[in-house]
Amino acid sequence: MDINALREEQIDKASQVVRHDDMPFEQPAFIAGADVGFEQGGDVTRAALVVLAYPSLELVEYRVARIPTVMPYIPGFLSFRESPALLAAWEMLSHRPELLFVDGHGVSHPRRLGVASHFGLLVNVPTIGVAKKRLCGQVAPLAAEVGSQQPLMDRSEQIGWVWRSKARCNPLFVSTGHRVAIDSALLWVMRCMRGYRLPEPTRWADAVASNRPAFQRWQRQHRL
DNA sequence: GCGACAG
DNA sequence: ATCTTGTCGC
Repeated sequence: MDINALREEQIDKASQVVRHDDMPFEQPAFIAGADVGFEQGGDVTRAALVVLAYPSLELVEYRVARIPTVMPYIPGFLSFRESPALLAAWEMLSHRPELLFVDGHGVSHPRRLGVASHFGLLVNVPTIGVAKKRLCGQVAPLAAEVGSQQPLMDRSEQIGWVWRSKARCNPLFVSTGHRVAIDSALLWVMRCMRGYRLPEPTRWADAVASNRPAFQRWQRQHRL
C-alpha cells in the first residue's frame, strides 16, 4: 500500500465532496447509521448498518458484513480501511436511506476526506460524520452546559462543530460528510437525539455491531 | 526533532 | 478498534 498514492487520491476525491445541502427530500423517511469493528485480532473487518424510520427513530433494519481486513489503521487513512466492509453492508440493505450517519469524521480531516465524506462520495448518499475524538483543527474551550457548541477550526476555515450532546459527557465532533451543509449536519444530529450522548443512528449501529443487550431485546421482540 | 494522531 | 473489573455518580 502506497500512502502517498492514497494521499493523492484523497486530495482528488475531496474536491468532489459536496458541502452544501443536496438532500432530495423534505423530510427523510429513513436515516441510517454505520459502525465498523474488528474481529479475529483485526484480521476480519465487521461493518454494521442500521436503518431507522424518521422521525420515530425506530429501528427497522440492520445488516452486518464481514470481510478480510484490507489495511492497517493509519490516522488520516481510516476510510481506506473501513469502506470495503461498509460497502458490502450497504449492498445488503433493502431500504434506501436518504441520509447516513457515519462513525468518524467527514471533512474535519487533514485533507478534507474523512470516512464519512469518502463513503458518501462512494455511494452518492448524503452523509454526516459523527466522531468522538478530534482528528485535526482547534476548538475554543467548551462550556460545561448541555448543548454548548464551538466551531472546529482548521487553516482559517470551519470544518465542523464540537457539540456537548449530554451533560458531563465528552462532546461530539460533527461535520459534513457529503451533500449536507455543516450547520445542517449539526441540526440533523440534534433531531436524532434521544437522551444519550450519541444520536440514535450511531448508537444503534454500535449496539448491533457489538451485540449489546438493547439490540438483543429488539431482536427478541421482532423476530421470535 | 517533537508532539498529535478518527476507528 | 480491542483486551477487560470494579467503581464513582446521577
